[in-house]
Amino acid sequence: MLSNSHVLFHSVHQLSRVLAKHLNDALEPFGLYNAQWAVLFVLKENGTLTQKELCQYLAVEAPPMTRTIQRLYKQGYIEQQTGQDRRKKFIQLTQKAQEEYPKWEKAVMEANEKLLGPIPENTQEELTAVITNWLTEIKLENSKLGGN
Amino acid sequence: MLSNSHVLFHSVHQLSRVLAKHLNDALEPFGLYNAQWAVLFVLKENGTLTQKELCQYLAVEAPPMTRTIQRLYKQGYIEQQTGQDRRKKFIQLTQKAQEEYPKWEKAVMEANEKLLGPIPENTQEELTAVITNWLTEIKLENSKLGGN
DNA sequence: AATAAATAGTTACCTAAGTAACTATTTTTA
DNA sequence: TAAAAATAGTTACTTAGGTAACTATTTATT
Repeated sequence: MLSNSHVLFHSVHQLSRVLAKHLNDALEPFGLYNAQWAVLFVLKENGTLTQKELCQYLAVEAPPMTRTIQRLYKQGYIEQQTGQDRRKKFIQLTQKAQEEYPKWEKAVMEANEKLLGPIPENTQEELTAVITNWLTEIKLENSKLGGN
Repeated sequence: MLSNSHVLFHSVHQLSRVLAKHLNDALEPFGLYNAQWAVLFVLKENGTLTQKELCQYLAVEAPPMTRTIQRLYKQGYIEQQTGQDRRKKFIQLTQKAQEEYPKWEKAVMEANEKLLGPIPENTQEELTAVITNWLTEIKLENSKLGGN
């Protein structure tokens, strides 16, 4: 199968876009987008994090994170504090965000369940395992040469 | 596993970005980006297509396709013809693109093979099957309600 | 202690893809 | 046949994410 890899790569790309679109639809009533939700979710799970740590959790470069943070700040969903090291910004959810969070989570979970409905549980688990494993392999390969 | 779906969705998203980045790196010597490559690939496989058909093959909306087409045109890699129905634009590769194509394909295939290296063949096939099947299910579910 | 190097974050600019509103055609329909 | 509806494509504007070049601060070197 010569062009198999093309199909696989394109499918991954397309799936990513479709999932993002549905997530955005679910978040639309709350004035949120999926990039913002990802940050809110990680902050809810982990409490206070620096911007750098957020980038690492979400595997995103610093510039897009700056923008997402700034938008969440304007919406009043996060607050920033600076500690000993005045380069670092410590970020956490505001009270307002804590209160709204359950509604956001409910909407997202419902959208996710609808999307995952036709996929058997064990298939979901295998899929997650294969993808996360693949990502790990790619990162390994990259660090072998790039040395990032 | 409550937050399992979050992990899966995020992994898909991240994988998509990582693959796109590597593809872009492979295409960089030729002044091409992955969105352009996708169009060139489909045109090579199918000959002449309308812009609408290209959108359907790649599951992309019309506006981004217009932009990609315009860039490929400026680079001299595609030519547009208009037929009976003067709304439609028939698009095909130029001679120049046909000549360059093998080099592009080689670079892309090498990048793909490197990325897929650590993934066993049958795992690749299963992964492709699961993802394309999932996409089909989502499209079905959408057309049930949306009726697009 | 003074300078160099590293780190955290920002700004400017790039590609990618989405929606809404538009133009230009062609097809329906009344 | 004239008006309405549908279709193909474009333009304007939006979010998302990437790189390069920058500022401010902290840590290493010498």
